[in-house]
Amino acid sequence: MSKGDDTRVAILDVALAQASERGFESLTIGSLAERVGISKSGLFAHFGSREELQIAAIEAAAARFTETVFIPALKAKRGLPRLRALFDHWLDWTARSGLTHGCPMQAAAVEFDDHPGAVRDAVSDHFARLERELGRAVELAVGQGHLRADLDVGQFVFELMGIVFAYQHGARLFQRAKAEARARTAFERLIDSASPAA
Amino acid sequence: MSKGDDTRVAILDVALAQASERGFESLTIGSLAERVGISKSGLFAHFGSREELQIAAIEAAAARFTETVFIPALKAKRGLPRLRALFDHWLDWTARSGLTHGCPMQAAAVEFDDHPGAVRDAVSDHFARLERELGRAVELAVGQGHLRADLDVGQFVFELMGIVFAYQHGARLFQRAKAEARARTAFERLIDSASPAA
DNA sequence: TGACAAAAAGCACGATCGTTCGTACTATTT
DNA sequence: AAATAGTACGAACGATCGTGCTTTTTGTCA
Repeated sequence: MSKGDDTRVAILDVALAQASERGFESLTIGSLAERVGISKSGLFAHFGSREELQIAAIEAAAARFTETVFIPALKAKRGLPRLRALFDHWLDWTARSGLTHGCPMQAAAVEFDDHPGAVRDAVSDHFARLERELGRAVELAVGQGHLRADLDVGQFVFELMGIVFAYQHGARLFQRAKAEARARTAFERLIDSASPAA
Repeated sequence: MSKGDDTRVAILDVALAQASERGFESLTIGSLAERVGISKSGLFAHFGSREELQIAAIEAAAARFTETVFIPALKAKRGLPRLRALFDHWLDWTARSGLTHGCPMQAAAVEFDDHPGAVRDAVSDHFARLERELGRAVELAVGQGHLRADLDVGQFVFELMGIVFAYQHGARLFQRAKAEARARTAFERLIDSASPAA
């Protein structure tokens, strides 16, 4: 890895931290350069435009999400155990990956949803992939007999996303611990209603 | 109402539309003044600072939420009918109140959650009030015998918020119609699990 | 070690940011 | 009619924005 690549990684590292703290709109070239400790023009040369920087930051966030949530969950047995692992890692993935504040992907989704362009595309790609992977994990649980055979997988994923969003909302704005307890209760209720016995 | 108050209302009207489209961070004094059709300094004089403008915009959004969601729901009979009305009006409240894009309150929550100050306080006040009012509506439904007497009201509200968040997310990033169908299905499931019979 | 490319810095640009100022015009009050 | 308050204006401020261009430093490899 050349020196330039090192710097690029360092920049995106700081960019992720800043996006987590203050959102992607706060990713200005000047403030980021100062935080990284290089000049504005030096940083700029790595990306060519602010939009490219934002896209790179979103892709870096998506990659880190995969590392922190999906990859470790593969160690759990397929089916319900893996689904539980996914949920667990998802809840506190920002803290586990060194981000001190909110989920940058959700911030990006809210900031760019009505801003057509490459940035928005990168965000919606990430969430489409997330839903696809979650759906796959649910289907595995169905295949293992852990969940009902006639389960509406898309609906299950929708409600799962809702639980996580409500958790993130509650944790950010109010008490994290209470939100986590509520989220876990909701998750158990969701699993329960999708169980073969039910 | 004096001339100045007229102008102030007009400014906040435009501010709400812009916040819905591009978020509260996009509420710059220059762009807003141009859109309203007055001078920067004229607009500035109404608020005294950008922060005061943002707070006023959030309070205006909260007021409009009350008008669009809570007030009309009072026409429905207390208990389950009113709860359903709240949910219905909540889902498409932005469109019903003339906002062409996302929910400004959710945008504000994501943008300011890690930004301590008066703006964040205004946002968290709104959501605290929302949860309180929702809880009250649920308690009424319990009192009417429409929902289980031993229902965990806080948990119910948490899951209800999750459904709406998931809807807003899906509607913004993907297809609105599908998200709405999913949200209604989830709502019925939630009601069902909280019914006295269950 | 010297040559060459890559990386970072330096500098400047037009635009826009929030904010302050002095000033004009228009109601309302005295 | 005179005095006052409300409202909006244009100009300008220092700072920062994204983005070019040129120069210097640094790293790599023959």
